[in-house]
Amino acid sequence: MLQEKLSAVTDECMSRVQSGGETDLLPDQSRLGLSTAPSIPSSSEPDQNIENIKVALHERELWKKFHEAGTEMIITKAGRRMFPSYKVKVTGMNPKTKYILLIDIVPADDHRYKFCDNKWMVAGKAEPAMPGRLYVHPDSPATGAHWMRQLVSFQKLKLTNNHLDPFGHIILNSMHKYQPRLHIVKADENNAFGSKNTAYCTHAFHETAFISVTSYQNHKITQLKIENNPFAKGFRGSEEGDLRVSRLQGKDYPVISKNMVRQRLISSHSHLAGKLGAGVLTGHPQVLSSYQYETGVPLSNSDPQDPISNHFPQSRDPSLLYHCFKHRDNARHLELGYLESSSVVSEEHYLRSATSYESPLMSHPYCTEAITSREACMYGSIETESGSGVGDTDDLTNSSSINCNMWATMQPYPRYSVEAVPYQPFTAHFTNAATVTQVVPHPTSSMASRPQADLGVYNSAPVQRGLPVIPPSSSSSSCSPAVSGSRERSGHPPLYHKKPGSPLRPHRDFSAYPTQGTISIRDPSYQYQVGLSSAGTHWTDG
DNA sequence: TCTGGCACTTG
DNA sequence: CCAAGTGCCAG
Repeated sequence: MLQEKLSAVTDECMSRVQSGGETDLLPDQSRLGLSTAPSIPSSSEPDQNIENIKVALHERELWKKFHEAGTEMIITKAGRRMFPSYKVKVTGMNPKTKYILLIDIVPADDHRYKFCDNKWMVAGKAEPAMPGRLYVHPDSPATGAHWMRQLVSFQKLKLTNNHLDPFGHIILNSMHKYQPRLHIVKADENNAFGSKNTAYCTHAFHETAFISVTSYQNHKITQLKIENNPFAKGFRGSEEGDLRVSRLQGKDYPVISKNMVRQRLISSHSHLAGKLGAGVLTGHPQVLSSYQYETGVPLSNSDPQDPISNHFPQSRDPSLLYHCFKHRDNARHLELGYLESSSVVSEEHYLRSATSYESPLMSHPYCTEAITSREACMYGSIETESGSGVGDTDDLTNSSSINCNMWATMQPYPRYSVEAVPYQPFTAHFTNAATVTQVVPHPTSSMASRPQADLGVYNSAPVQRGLPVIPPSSSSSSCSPAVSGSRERSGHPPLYHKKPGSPLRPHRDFSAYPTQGTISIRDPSYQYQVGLSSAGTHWTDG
């Protein structure tokens, strides 16, 4: 899974580079804020070990404020950005080595939520995850020096609830809890697919977990968004009376919106409620797991304090197939097929190295992924960052959990097939198609065609800590193993081809696409197949 | 619940 | 100006 995806990504990215086609790999960095970015760790010893890479979440304090209230992210058909946006400061890379940075957002647990009495409660089982998509940072691949030079911003990443989204945005189900994860893949050499030892590491900051919504449920979140997002400035009340509202309504006098009233009433009641919504368990997803819940185990770690975080049971990884394309901004989104996850864990074999890596703070190791065939395994290590308390202010010390892995080859796709279809060839949609060039491997086809490598998985995971058991802590980390095979979905349509030059911006033409895909997203088939084999984990949650 | 249109803001 | 990102709200 992930590995595959990643490797595919790698290939893609690399090929792009080689092909020379695109030049503009560097997009707007300008927007990245500045960063303090320092220079690399002094020790510039080229540790090539990917596990030495440190990632700090930017504006961690702001994320924490949202997290404490129970972060909600709006998802729309056209795609909505996340706020706070995901920005990180990276250190510890080899300045000359090329890396690909990408994000995926995995289910934090398998529940569906509802907001009642001013708090989130479990409202049933989660909908099947949809095709996991990856958002590859538009600068990828780039050297370690480039990534470390300034903040790396993923602010253009968009979330959608449109399962047939043609833009490459990350598709999520509303009212479900998710955990964003950052993956750093070494892009050098021959990663061509499958090839050998592609190393990557995964970082997950539990404070970035959120519940996807179609409209805000918790008024506290709405207020935090309004107060902190410049684009929502128009809703900031000016002092006392809520002039804004009146203004918007064309009235000269202050008006209290119904919404406000409603919220106030609700909140008054809310005190009564218990803190955590249902007693969900939560684990963090640490690792990559696949969609198929199969694997893994959930980790349960919960953070007692956070409403949201509390529950993250495991994650599954979605992942997989990917399509890449560039967006207008150069951002490329990948769609992955599902990755499998796997729970690995137990198999020590797969873990190889690991030892060394520990994050200072954390400690829990765990792995979850099972690989289907055994191939892959990931470990999550969680960092407790919380504990850290330290540094934070923006950057420095954040804890995330990290996982490092290497995978040796790719695995074939797993057997499951997801449904796939929905995506048709959206050719048109790619905006800069030209740049994109490669198509991404299509799951079906391409993946299949790929060499299935061996699965061997060699991973080095940071194992250190213990074992795979479920970690209680908050963040997670992971390791990659080698690949596993994931497979994709059966009927996937052909991938996207690039269209030369067409700058189209699709903007809303979804209609054009045939949805043929009726498919089922829910086809059970894809859901559970995978990993079961593995050992491991199972969801515990009840 | 979700959607599209609206007014407002940033860039 | 315009394009695009925001939350609000009626439907």
